[in-house]
Amino acid sequence: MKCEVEYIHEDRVRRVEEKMIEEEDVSDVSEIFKALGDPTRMKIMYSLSIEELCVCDLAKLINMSVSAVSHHLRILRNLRLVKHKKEGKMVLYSLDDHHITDLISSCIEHVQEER
Amino acid sequence: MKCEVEYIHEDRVRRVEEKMIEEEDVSDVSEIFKALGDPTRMKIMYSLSIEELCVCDLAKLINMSVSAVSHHLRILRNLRLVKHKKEGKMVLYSLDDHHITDLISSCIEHVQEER
DNA sequence: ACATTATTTGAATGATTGTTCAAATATTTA
DNA sequence: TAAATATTTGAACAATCATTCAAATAATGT
Repeated sequence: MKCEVEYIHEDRVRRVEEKMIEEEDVSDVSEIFKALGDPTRMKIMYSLSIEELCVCDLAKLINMSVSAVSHHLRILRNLRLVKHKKEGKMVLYSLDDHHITDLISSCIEHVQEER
Repeated sequence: MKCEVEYIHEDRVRRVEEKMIEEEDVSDVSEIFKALGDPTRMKIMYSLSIEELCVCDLAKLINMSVSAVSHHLRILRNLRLVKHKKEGKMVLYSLDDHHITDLISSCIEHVQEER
């Protein structure tokens, strides 16, 4: 179905077009949100906002297999949301970015306000 | 595979457990992030942060079928991220929440800093 | 060199998701 | 009432995703 020209708000559309976000930014931003949009990864991020932890710790904390946690950590690592350092045979994970911590905590505040 | 007790950071795990976010909050927060974690919905949200628009406008702006846009709007509406008002046969959409606008713009800033 | 432990990886699975299409609503106008 | 328009809806499809399992790495200790 097609919209008749006279029914569209041409002026508004044009104004939005002028300010429209770049395709690359859309892609980057939504990828970050998508990464945070999974309960398991959200718990991982929240846990790491409190303590530096190894894969084992995280698996125990969120009650999930080490393998599953590791897969999720790879996603977060690829987006540079977490960083890791090797210590013996362990790998210690921590948050790479305080912007993201802020993002998460303001969203938590938001959902708690809504009640 | 199981972690040996002596290798886990028991103290850290306990500390995180004490502060751990509630399951309900995890679910709510990650649902919001998931909603924002799609390029089409991100464009919709960004557009609505500039102007109040009808479904038709949005479809034209982001070059996508009216039906697809409507499906996405339902998701955003269910999470109360957008609100709608009827005007004749048109439905005008706008943002329901300034927290979310802030969330998006700080994430945009973040990805732009990373370059 | 071998066994043990922590983590990563790849393939396989079922589940979820975004888009399309056709049909259904709802509102306005003739 | 009938035609036209804007939007919504449900079913269907391919694509993506989260988790599991088994096997592969990597580091340590014997």
